Amino acid sequence: MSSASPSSGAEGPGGSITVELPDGSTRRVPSGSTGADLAAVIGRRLARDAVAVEIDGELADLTRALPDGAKVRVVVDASEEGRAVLRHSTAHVLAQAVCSLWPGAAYAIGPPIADGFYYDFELPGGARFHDEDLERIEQRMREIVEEDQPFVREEHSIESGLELFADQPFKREIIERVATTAGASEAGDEELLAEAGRGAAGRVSAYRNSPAFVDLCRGPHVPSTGRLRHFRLTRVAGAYWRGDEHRAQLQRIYGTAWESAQALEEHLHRLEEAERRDHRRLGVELDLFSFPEEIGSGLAVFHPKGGLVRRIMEDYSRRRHEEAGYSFVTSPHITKAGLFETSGHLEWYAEGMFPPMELDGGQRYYLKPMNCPFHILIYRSRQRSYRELPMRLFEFGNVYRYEKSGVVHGLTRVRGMTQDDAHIFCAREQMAGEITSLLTFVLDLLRDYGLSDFYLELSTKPEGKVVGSDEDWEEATAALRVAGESMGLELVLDPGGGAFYAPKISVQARDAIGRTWQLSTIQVDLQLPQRFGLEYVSADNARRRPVMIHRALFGSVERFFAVLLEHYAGAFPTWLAPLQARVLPVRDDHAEHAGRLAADLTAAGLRAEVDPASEPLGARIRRGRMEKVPYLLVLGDDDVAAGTVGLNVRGAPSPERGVPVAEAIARIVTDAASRAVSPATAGARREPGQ
RNA sequence: GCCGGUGUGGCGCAGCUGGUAGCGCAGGCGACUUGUAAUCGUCAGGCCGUGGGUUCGAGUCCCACCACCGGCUCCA
Repeated sequence: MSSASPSSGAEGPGGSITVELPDGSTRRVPSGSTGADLAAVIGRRLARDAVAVEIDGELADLTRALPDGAKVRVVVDASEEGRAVLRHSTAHVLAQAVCSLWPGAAYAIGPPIADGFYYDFELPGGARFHDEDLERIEQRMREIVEEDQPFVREEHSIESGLELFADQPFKREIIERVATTAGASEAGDEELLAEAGRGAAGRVSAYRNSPAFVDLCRGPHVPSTGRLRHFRLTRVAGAYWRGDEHRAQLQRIYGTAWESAQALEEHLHRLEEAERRDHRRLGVELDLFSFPEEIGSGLAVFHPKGGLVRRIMEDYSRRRHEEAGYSFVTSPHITKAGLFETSGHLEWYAEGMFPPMELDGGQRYYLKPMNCPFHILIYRSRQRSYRELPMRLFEFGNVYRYEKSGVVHGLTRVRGMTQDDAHIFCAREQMAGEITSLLTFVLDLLRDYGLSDFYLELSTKPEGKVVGSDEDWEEATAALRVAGESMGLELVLDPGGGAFYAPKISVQARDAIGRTWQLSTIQVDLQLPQRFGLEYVSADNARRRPVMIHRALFGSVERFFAVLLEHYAGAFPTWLAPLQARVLPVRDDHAEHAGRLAADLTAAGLRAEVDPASEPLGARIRRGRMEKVPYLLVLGDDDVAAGTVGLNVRGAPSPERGVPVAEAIARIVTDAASRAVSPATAGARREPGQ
């Protein structure tokens, strides 16, 4: 910030300064020139689109005087940085509007976020926002925009800042935080401090855009509220102050803001697109699964079509695991409390477990939230030799977790689910190699399900309550890091994100519209083998402790099902599609041929059926398309005569007429066997990414 | 768990300030016999999420609970 202090560069009237532009060229401008002045010199269009300026790597207001010799870049509204400025400024206007409508409201923080912004408030007398309020607030915001109020930056000492915000407890708390963390900020405080407008040491900055409203803020902001036109308030929500559920719950308003009406429109359209591929909606439309209220929150039933897709997913996984040296085991859904006491789960996660049932004179039984202790008992059922390692135990295990009522979400967050869970017991010296081959296996298999865009995340030792020595954590984390780095994928760090007993590496996948999902996780666990006293007899006849690797590939079958459903927008690739081909006889008297064709398709190993001619062909074609059947085979007079079929490939713009029956069957068989994502799903993946 | 919203036939929705439920799709039946995104007719289907309350009268108002949606917190 020092190089950008307002005094430098002001050489007095008549002088001039030189600044360097991003392309390396230099410009001579009168001293005292601002970012806005510079943009105007460069071009009218740039001047119009400019929202901020970067001076020597620091974002600043357009109104700031440029220092001599600075590297300067003008930030335009249609860039991600520019939008963040627009959104941040719009958040201020939101706060201003709320304060004028609810005198005495306390405003907390209001940062830009992906695609928008929010602002947190505490309303006087414990009042709450309601949906209808959004309209009023937005109306007031538009008035403020019409008034085109300038955003004026001010800097304050800590003392004067505290005085300025004397009646704003959250602002005071932020300023006090700035004062006490001078210099080095703690992890997690970044957002807060960014809001704080921490300026030069011991100072804070604020922006005033009318006599009535000033907000503590680092900036930069657009020059005036008139720049903020294309925004919309979207929803109200509760949010805890500083993200801590033990602190006050504030009232949050979310909004979105863009550089143009068109960009706003496109954003709203993207939201609609995401809604169209929402797995909960597709689950109903395609008759795949449901959540009967009679069963309970977060507990799904899979209908025949969904059950079929699921079974195909599982079968393929099972086969691949068998080929990769896994042994299949099963374990019960409930167990005596002692097992989870030994494992430590009751100590750590009791709140997330269903409460126990008391049987046999006070014996407590729990529904299992994890499979690992069971697999451990299988390992421990007899003495193990080093010759048996690595021992890979796999189970599609049903687990039950008591998720809090507000977090249950479709198939992605449920209370009962099936994990494709495996535990690998190996010698310590086998650990690194095992993890590497495991990661390769996982990525290969995920690719077979049609996902292809991955990155890895390494979650390290959490703060606070953990078990195990530092050396153990270090070794396990290093093994994961080495394996992760060898995959040729981006590896991002998630500091403190591990479980209490183990670090983990997770595979994140981007879907067809660019959203990321955490899928597979691999955890190296040195703790449970110890808690359960696991051993094996080594080659030199010593008793050694094995390492345990936890891993789930889908995570949960239900969740992975949902991810694929959304990724494909319901148009499963042929190998996964519940119905692969449907035969449509043009008239009733083609029924016999149609029946034979369907039988041939079935004999070729395909899932096929006939849709009889009780309705016009157009209606049946339409239904087939809406059901996203990969192949629709039309059979009429011409086809009966020539031994052909009219082939409608899902996603293709027009049908192919006169395809020989044998060729049609062969093509479908090939498509299904290849587990190809195209051609039959091509039409489902044309949406632009985000 | 917390904040806001929603809950009407299988699905999507309408039902104004309280007067006793309606539409489209889907479904059954009948006719139509169809060459590429909705043939016509007809019939049936509703404890208006659940339980209390106010009222002469509640889908409409009040309370509690349940479920779902959007967030927050959490996610072994």
